[in-house]
Amino acid sequence: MDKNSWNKLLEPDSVTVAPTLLGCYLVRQLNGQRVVGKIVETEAYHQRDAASHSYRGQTPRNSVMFGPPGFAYVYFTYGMHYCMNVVTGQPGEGSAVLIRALEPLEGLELMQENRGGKSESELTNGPAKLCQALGVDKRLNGHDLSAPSLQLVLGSPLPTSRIVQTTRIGIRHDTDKPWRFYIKDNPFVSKLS
DNA sequence: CCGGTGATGCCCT
DNA sequence: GGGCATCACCGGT
Repeated sequence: MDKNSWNKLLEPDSVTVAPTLLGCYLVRQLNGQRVVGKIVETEAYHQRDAASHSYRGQTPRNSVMFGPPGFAYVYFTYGMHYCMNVVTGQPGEGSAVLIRALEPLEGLELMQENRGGKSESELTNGPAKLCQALGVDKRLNGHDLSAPSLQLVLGSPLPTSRIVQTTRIGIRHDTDKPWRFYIKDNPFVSKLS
């Protein structure tokens, strides 16, 4: 995928981009092995959104969110977990899409090792779980997602009929905004609803 | 299966 | 010092 079509895909606002990332792939090179998952659940965050890290403006922690699209915003939370976003929108906007769940496709053994021997269904069905499975931590904050060590790869677009749109999970503010998207009936979505 | 809760570090006020 | 875009474990059903 060339850089121009890449930017085309990610430059709209995060609410538009979030459902289009469903069915795309995250490809990770880890210890010489390929680890691949299909994105099955996303959430959009942006600057006029009280639940977003970017809501109160740019800080050292969230600065990657305000940069160009196509980079990884990886943050640390609850003293022990990492979560990853795909930055969207124009530079200066402060918007991103949180990757909440993957369907494991390749490198399941390594994912299982990284996840302390959990069963297949528990490897990547949550935003911090998938980061642990893929070995994603703060070193990948600001990483260019067209570069091989962690790559976002376009998939076939999903028909609207296979996408479910609901409110977001695990937030205190703007809980009524329908900015969570997941693939209907996919068993690797983080929480049933 | 379900809800409650403790773990644990860092950023921002 | 508060609060967190979470998870795993525990006990009761």
